[in-house]
Formats: sequence, C-alpha cells, structure tokens
Amino acid sequence: MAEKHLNEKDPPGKNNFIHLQIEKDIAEGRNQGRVHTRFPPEPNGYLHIGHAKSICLNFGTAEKYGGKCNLRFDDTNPSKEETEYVESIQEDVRWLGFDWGDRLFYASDYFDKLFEFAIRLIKNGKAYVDDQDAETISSQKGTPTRPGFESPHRNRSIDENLDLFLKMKEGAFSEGERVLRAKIDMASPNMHMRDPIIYRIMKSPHHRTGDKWCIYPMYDFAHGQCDYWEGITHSICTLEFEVHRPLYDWFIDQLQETGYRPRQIEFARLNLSYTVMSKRKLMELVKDGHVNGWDDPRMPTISALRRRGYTPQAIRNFAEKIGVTKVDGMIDVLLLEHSVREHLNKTAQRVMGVLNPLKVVITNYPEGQEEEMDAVNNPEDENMGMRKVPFSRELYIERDDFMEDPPRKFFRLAPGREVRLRYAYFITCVNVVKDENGRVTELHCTYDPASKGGNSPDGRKVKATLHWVSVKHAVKAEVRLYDRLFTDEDPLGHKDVDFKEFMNPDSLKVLPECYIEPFVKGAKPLSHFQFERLGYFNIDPDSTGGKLVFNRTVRLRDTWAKQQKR
RNA sequence: UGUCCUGUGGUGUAACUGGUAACACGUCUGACUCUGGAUCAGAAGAGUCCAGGUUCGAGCCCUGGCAGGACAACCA
Repeated sequence: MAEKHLNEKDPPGKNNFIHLQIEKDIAEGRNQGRVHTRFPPEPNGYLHIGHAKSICLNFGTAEKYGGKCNLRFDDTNPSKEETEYVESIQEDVRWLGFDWGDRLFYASDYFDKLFEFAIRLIKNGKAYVDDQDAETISSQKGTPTRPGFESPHRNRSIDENLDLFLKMKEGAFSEGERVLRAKIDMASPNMHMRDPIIYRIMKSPHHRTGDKWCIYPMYDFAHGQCDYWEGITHSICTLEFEVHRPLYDWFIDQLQETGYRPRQIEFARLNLSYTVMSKRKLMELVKDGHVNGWDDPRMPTISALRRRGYTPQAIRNFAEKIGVTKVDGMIDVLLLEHSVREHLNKTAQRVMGVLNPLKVVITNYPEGQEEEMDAVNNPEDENMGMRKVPFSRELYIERDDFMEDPPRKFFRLAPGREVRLRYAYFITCVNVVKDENGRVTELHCTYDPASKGGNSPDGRKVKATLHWVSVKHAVKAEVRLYDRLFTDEDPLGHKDVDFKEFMNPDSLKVLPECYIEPFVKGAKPLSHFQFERLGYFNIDPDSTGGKLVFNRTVRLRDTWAKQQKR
C-alpha cells in the first residue's frame, strides 16, 4: 500500500506537482538524481511575502530531497539594481531560516562567460547585430496574433556581426544604437522566439562590475545559462515565465554538452487579499510617502512583517498551508493571520496591558498597600514559568470592559456587577464618576479580600475576567494598531481605478498613552508578547530607553466583537 | 482572430496505476475555561466549468465547447 509512494514519509496528497515531477526525475535518474534549486531575486526592491513563498519552495525542496539551493542575484539591469537591496534580501532569506552556504552568486559573475557565449552564437550564425531603434524592432515583431517580419540586418556576415558586437562592447555606440539578437524565427507563434534581443547597450555603472561593461545581457540570455553553469536541476519560477520556456530551452540546447540539463518549472505567484504584491506598486507607496518605508508594518514585505511581529516559523507554516499549484488564485489574509496566531499562541509571553485606560479605585483596599500576584507566563507552555504582577489600590482597566448600561450579552463590568481581575481579586462596581460632559472618568469598586488569586472560597462564579495594570507600577507606552492597508479585496483588480484609491485611511492608529505591566521593562526590540485578551504585540525598534513602542501584530480571535457586528 | 497555461465547497489545497469527493482557513452550534483566547465536540457548505463519449465505474481518460489568465519592455 505505502510502497506506491516514492516518498513514504509523506501521506498521499502531501506532495505538490513540482515535487511529483522531481520524484519522477529522480526515479528516471535524470541529472544523476541530483536536486539543485536556486532563489534568483533581482536586487531592485525589498522581498515580500510572495517571495517568501518562493524561498520556502526552493530552499524547502532542496532540503526535502537532500539537495542544495543557491542564492543568486539576477543583476543584469544596472539602472535599477542597488547594493541596499542585495543586503536586505540576504537578511530576509536568513531571517526566514534558510542557508545558501557558500553558494551566493550573481548573474554578473557570469558576464564574461555570457559574452563568450554570445560570440559563439554569432560564429554559429545564431545571433546578429541589429542597427534599428527600439521602436522599429518592436513594430517588426508583430503581435501575438500576427507574425513578425525579419530585420534588414538579419543576414549580415558573421565577420560583420563579430566586428559590430565587439564595437558595442568597446563603447563605440551610444545606448539604443545597436542590439544583439538571437536568430530564431520571426514567424513563431511565441513572441519570445521572434529574434529576441539578448544584449543591449547601457552606460550606467553596475553595482558590482562598475564600468567594466557597457553592454548587458537580457534576462532570457542570462537566467538559464546561469542555471546551467551552476548545475541547477530544477529552475522554479512563476507563471508569467511559462511562455519563456521554449527560449530557455533553446539557449540550453546551444549550451548542452553532456546528459545534464536544467528544467524550468512554473508555479502560481502568491496573491493575498487586501494587499498589493508588486514591487513596482510597493515602491510607489514608499516613494510617495503613503507608508513610512519598506518596513512599515502595514507593508507585505518580509522586513515589515518582521517588524510587525510575525515570526519566521509563522511565515513558513503559512507557505506550507497555501500549497503550490499553477492556479492563479487569491489567498485570504485571514490565513496569514491565523498562521501567526497559531505560532504566537504557543510561544508568546503573556502580559497585561491596557490600551484605552479607565481608572478604577478599589475603595476598600488599604491606602498605600501593595501586593504581588502570581501570573502564568504562557498557559500553552508550562516551561515558561510564572511571574509576579504588582497590585495596588488604583488600577487601569480597559475602557471597553465597562458599560454603564450593558446589553444582554455583555458579561464585563457594569454598575453593581462583580467580575474578576485576572490573577487578583473579584471586584464589584459601586460608583461611576463622570465629568461635566457625562464621560466616565473613574470607577469606584470594592474588592473581596477572600478572592485573592482569582477565586472565591464560597465557590461564587463571575462571568468575566478583566485584565488590569496597577497605576503606580504601570509602564507607559505607545501602541500602534494596524489594520489592512486597503479596503478592497483586490485593489489592483479595477481597470479604471487607481489602487491607491482603496487605501484604508485607518490603517494606522497610534495610541500614545497605554499602560503595560512592568514585566516588559527592558525587553529587546522585536520581542513578542500577548497582551491578554487583546492580541499579540511586539516591541518596535523605534523604542528608546525612555519610551516603549509596541506594534500590534494581530488581534486575538474575538467572539464578542463578532457578535457585536451582527 | 495565434501560442501557452488554468478551471474541485466562500477561500486555499488533496484525492496514488479510473473505485464513488478529503483536509485547512472561514462560518455556525455546543462543551470547557481565571484570556469572550486556547482546547474539545459537532453542523452547514462542492458532486468536481459545460456537453457528449469510453468504462461495471470518470474529478482523473477521449472529443467538442465555455470561462479566466499569460505573452506584442533594449524590465525581470
């Protein structure tokens, strides 16, 4: 029964279609059964959650089959690429928990080889220099439904081509004056096979090769060749490169000398509801100041998710859950949020914090008295132990936890009602103090000394347990609440409306005066906490010695809020 | 008037050489609880884009449609 599966560790259905293909390749002894993948970002922006899917797929696949995965920067366009991005990308991949060992490469490492290969193509009559400008070339290319026609320079002699190409390299021409094209088929039904441009003149300095080159290979002329030279067996990329595959294979045909041959496999990129996932659009949000940088916690970039309080584990679990297919769908952000909650629930230190403080005075609690209450650090993990929480006569509770005139299903504090203060005492609201506008400013309550720790010896039950912070001991903090950046599920899905029209004006709410229990003092930036009953929060790097800043990663599930909505 | 790809509950994924649709998220009940969290138990929700065909039997195979997406950057 189980031997029907190549990999018995996995139940049927656990494998995605790429793994199925790989297992077939291994079974057939293709490439000596090796599995070698690569993650090939262009260093022209920050990585986002969609890249995380690809990173997990590429590195995860290599891990699964005992193979390797290279990190390779696809830096063939010096006008867009920068070292800043090279660094952030490495940081993000490492943070996600993957390791490329000593296999860090750049397409620019291969510029010499690529140039030699181009020369070889020219000598074989498979490439030629075209003198026409971009517009002319494009007009000759035809359309997807109509064939193109040949350039007048298509059949010049090999010697002339060699001479011109060398001159291109030496800088004899200006940008756009000449290009090198592969000589394939101007009538091909596949646009990419209609004599694609493989080298163009660009006089911008390259972030790694400086001004050594003034001609640069195009993506199609670099990618597959780099794969080949690195011994990549499975070149996994997104669906839009599907139509490029015949060209990928054409170049490999020119290169292949042994039985070894890389294979390109395409999968659907990640689309997340209520977010945009294009580097260009994200760049626009950053450049136009709609967000505060690439790592603004509302962004879908990996650096933003990190700052927001997501964990690598949560992101990897998410990538596992969404699977890998060729169906171009849209994943609900709720699944991403579920993934963090799931992980943080198991790992986050619990703490009490009050976001919208309402002062409570325990009128029968001795003035000046203080106690330390025992609190559990994480009910999901006993090993995390206990802590002490200071209690005193004056406390803050959440303003939302009190209603003067509560509806039927509201179990929290109300005049005359008794509730529990978590890990502390039962209290009963006896008096509501208001200002001249009728706004509640303070609550007077009494406590039951016998209920210390949170239970009454007479077995009396209360419906609600509230979180609280002692006024005297509280740490004041700024808390930043985030909501989705867009109000529309598919901001890019409207033809005549710019996606920025759907930006959520309430995506960031800053609460300058929140009170957290003293336990958080001295915690390091990015530390994760659960503020009980509220959600998961982490310390923002904006925090200074004197001022703590928290980000809300995600709320807790809240069935009360859900009921209210109905 | 092209080429290529894709169509399974609301969403995502699964169903091995055809064997009678499974899992997760979400939704809704209920139990439990010192977090209206977590946990546990349960429910609703698709008959697999459509139409034919092959077969004892089709989500899987065949034929023909339909729908959606990608491709016309000297971007990747």
